[in-house]
Amino acid sequence: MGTHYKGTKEEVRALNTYIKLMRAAESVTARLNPRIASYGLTVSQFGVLEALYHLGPLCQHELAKKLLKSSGNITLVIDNLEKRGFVRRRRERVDRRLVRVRLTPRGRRLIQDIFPGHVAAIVQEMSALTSREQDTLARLCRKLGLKQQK
Amino acid sequence: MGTHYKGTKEEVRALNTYIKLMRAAESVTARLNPRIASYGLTVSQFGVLEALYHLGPLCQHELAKKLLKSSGNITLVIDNLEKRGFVRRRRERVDRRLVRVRLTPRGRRLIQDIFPGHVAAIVQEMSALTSREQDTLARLCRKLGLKQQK
DNA sequence: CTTCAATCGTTCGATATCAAATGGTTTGAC
DNA sequence: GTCAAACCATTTGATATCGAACGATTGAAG
Repeated sequence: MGTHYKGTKEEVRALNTYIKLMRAAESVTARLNPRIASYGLTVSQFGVLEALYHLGPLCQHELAKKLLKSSGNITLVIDNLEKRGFVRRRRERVDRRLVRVRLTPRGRRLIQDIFPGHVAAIVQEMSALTSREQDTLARLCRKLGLKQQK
Repeated sequence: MGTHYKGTKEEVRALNTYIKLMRAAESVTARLNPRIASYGLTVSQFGVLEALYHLGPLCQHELAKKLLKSSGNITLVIDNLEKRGFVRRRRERVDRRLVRVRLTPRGRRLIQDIFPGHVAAIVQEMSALTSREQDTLARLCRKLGLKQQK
């Protein structure tokens, strides 16, 4: 299992941990995906709606940062959400470089419909771990995710 | 940090763990990416070369399963690798439905060039955690990744 | 043998994703 | 005040990615 690479103990351990981390993230995503897709949304679209729902109207570069995507990508995702009437763009008056994105009533209804089941599905996924284990996992992931200067 | 969602303790914990897991995977990937890209490869292309390197020639559906991608996707990735002369396709004689993919000498040289540095980069990433923590993370991720029959 | 279901790779249409280039806008330095 | 640097969204061209439809091949059931 894990890796077939022959290396030092340290290397094998790091590779194994890396692979397990990626697999876990991919597997959980793959199992959560169908629910979101069943509402006709992609993961990115869902991410945008969810961010707007919980944080209020945001500029596109804020969404890009929040979702770890390029600004060009966000432009497209917003395009597709706007076409279907879930969000609305408005150019800022004070700083005309910015485009503020907000949920339409229709978009708000959609995310309100989806979100409770989404949370339930995540709770279900995480039920493979005890509360203690979940906290440990979160802590270790956080250490890994942090920007390391070097 | 984590989530802005107001829910039960269990829900907040699960959501927080989920977000941290996804962030960690994305962050590590994002930091590993530039190295691979500097060789003119995408992550998927690298994944294929690495699998062929360590496991030997494989059929496309085996690659798809290994990399958790659709068969249609693998077709395209192999197309692009083949165009550049890193892999070669050959139709199986016994079972003519199968297409076996193998590294060319050029492809082998490339992955041999890249891989050591890739391992070093992963070791560097994982150095944010102690050996003990890495093992714990791997174990918890493994529990999460496993298929759970409802 | 024949036929039918399963398997495998490809194609298609839609969306995602990035990096780089572009054009409009703002801000800071002078 | 002017101008250059920084910032923001969009566009473009390439690759990724999926699901679904498709055609070829195989295997199994009769």
